[in-house]
Amino acid sequence: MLKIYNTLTGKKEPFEPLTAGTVKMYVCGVTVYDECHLGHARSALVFEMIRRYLEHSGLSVTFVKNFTDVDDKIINRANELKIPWQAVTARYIDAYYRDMGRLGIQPATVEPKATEHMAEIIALVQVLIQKGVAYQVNSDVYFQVEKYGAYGRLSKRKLDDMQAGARVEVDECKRHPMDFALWKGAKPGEPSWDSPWGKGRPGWHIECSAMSMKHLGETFDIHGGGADLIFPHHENEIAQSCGATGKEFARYWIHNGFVQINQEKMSKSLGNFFTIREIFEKSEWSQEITGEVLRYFLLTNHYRGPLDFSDQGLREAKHAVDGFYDLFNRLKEPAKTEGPVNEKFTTAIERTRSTFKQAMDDDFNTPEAVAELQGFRSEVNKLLEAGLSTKAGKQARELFRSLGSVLGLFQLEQWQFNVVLSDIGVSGLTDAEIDRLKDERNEARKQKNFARADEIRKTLAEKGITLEDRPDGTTRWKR
RNA sequence: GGCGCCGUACCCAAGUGGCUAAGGGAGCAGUCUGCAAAACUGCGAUGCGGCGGUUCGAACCCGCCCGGCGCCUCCA
Repeated sequence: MLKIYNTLTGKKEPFEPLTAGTVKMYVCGVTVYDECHLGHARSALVFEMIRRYLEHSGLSVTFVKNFTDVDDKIINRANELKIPWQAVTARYIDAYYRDMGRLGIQPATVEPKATEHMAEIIALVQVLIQKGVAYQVNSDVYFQVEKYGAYGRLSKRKLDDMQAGARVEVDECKRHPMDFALWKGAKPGEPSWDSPWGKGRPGWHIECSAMSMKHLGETFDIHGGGADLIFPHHENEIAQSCGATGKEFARYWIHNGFVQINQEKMSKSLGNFFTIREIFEKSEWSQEITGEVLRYFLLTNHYRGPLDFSDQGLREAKHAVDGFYDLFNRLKEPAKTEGPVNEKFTTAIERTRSTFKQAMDDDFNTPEAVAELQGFRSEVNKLLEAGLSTKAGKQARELFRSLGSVLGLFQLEQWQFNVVLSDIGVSGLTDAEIDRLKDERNEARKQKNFARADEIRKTLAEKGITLEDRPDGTTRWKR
């Protein structure tokens, strides 16, 4: 039984979808005005993992993830770059797909854009006005928070408490300082759409209500995003949506923790962020490997906790993933013994399958799930030592592939281990040069000229290259 | 001021009431190897920030304290 920590109740709850066998989930994507950083990657990865696991569990998932493509920051960026705002959003949507593609993150079922849902947004605002929970001031429309009695139930705040410490600028037009804009009248030159209140654009929160309801219905199963969206964004979404429909909005709210640098939140304002692009471009590993290492690194932390990013952490993740692919390579080598799959092995397969599921069922505990795969890796290595048949080896690889697919790991056929930088990496040697030395050494070994063989090993070792002689007579190298 | 999160070995990180506190990395010793690497074996917290309390029993529940962080303003 899958349990999910629900921000709304503050508890882990058994997950029961509204309609058995199907899950409808909505996740707040990004505002496309700049490159994505690691924090965006984490969020995207976490919700993709959740989606993958739900599907792996046999559920049919409709996954909606939006792009916010009209917003103050976009307008500012366009002015800064002196290009049309549509060019800004187009550029960063492309960048988004490029970066997420590198991480192996699959697109959602539906990826709606705010600008393509103006009719729905306007209709929703109209309903809110009709119901008396929103009011118009000049060409702006505000949601009146006091009309929604349960306001604050997600973020566990009281309206009164917020007023006390509110640093919100006093806006004479608003009936309550916490009232928020549903529709903003346009100033000259700003992007705008026709509406009953004049030309303008939607407020930030309303688009998610409109788009989720359109694609998933008024009540759906899961709504997610980064922990920083709990307030005000998600709180306001609830107020608007429930205010309009009188029904429950999302049933389970899931929020991921922040990526930190030296124990501090990674954010634009602190200037301590790494973009996904620069991580890939600076990486000494190939794109595929960097992607998998990054996934491994991010998923060995629980999604709700904070995660400290560091080069050391990344290197350790690389080493750990290497260990898995080392095993996969061993599994390809001729088996020591053939014969029926032994009982120990069958037990290990079954235990891994069931404990992996247990871990994932417990609020998507990926660190524990990965630990289980580590345990299985070690076990297969031991069995291999004792003699494991080719058939069993294939089964093991298949299990890694199938459970790994939930995390987006272990899908590669060929793990290079080595640097595949555009040129030659830190070693100062090209792949071809290393291969030539490797061959020369093997020739020397055949002739029992171990002095020469060791000399070559030493030369390469000084350049950070490790040679590994395999039982089948071949030699592998790693940087 | 309000609300909330975190603190487990040298490092990363599970465990949230009951067998000897997962797993990985690093380290040390050994097996294997022409030498290595990989793999395997062994070693490592009598204690889970501190102090009290509840309980037959707590890293896990409660209280207080210390340390770090986040949200309340755009933010994944």
